[in-house]
Amino acid sequence: MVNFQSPILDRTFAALADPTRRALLARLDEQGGVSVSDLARPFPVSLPAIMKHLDVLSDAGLIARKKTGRTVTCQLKAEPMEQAMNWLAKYERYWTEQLDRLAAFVEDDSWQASPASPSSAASKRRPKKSTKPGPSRKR
Amino acid sequence: MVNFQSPILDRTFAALADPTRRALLARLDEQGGVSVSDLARPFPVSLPAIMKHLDVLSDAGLIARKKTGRTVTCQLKAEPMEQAMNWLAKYERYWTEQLDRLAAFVEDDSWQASPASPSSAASKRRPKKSTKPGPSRKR
DNA sequence: TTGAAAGTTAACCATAAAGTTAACTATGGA
DNA sequence: TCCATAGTTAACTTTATGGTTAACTTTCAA
Repeated sequence: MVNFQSPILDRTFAALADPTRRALLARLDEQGGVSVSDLARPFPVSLPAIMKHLDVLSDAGLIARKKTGRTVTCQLKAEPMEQAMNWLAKYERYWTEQLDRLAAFVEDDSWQASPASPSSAASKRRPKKSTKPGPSRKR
Repeated sequence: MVNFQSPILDRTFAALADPTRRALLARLDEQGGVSVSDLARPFPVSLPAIMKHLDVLSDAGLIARKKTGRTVTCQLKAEPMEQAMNWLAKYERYWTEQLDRLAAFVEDDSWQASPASPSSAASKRRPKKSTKPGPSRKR
């Protein structure tokens, strides 16, 4: 039994897995306090469909709604993304480190395609845990 | 019509939304080249269930499998996470920037809970797009 | 050569997700 | 007061997800 439970991550990643929801968040990023109808307008789906997406985003803590009169405006709440980002950051070295060096350890044989070099030597070593975090994200 | 399509992001986030799959990836991170059975052993679900999770991870390009004899070893392929991370990074300022300053613009009134600082001043300005990416992720 | 081990596939089930249409509540302005 | 606007809720359909058990193929080793 492992129990790697983290409902926050579950919900955050699940919420972000839908392109419509990501687009809704992007819209709220560039323009805060948008009404539900305005938010829904660009999409080729019905208002209730958008409502459900907003519910998912609310449940994930990614937006907050405020009712003023009869209009409801939505507000981006990006904080839950931090955990998601931190989770991903643990894997950052896989694409930031020079892949040639990394490949020497990790790919001790032909992974995926190209069935060349069946070296099989020194299979127990692992790359030495990324000496520096090296945050070289390029856009 | 907006069409914010990105099947890669869709599949990556969807794959990461399940705790079992995240645990599988974590395992492959700390120990490369694990067999399917070994990978499945710690979990309280059947082997076919794990197979399906591995299929999802494969489809997302997050693992590669290699068959040697009758055993299949799995290899973490974290590269698709880079796009996910980059997507999230666009929102980083929401939790890295001093929230008090941010709050002055964004929360022009009581959003969600904590109805503190109802400054309401200068409600149209928005934080000036994060002068530097400032990758001060902690953890 | 025969049988256990490793993995895969198929068929099935229950629930969740994503969408629809239709009906409803509430608000604000003419 | 009346009605259009803004949003919500309900009921339903379809498809995807996550799980099961059972049967099957391939490989290794006694």
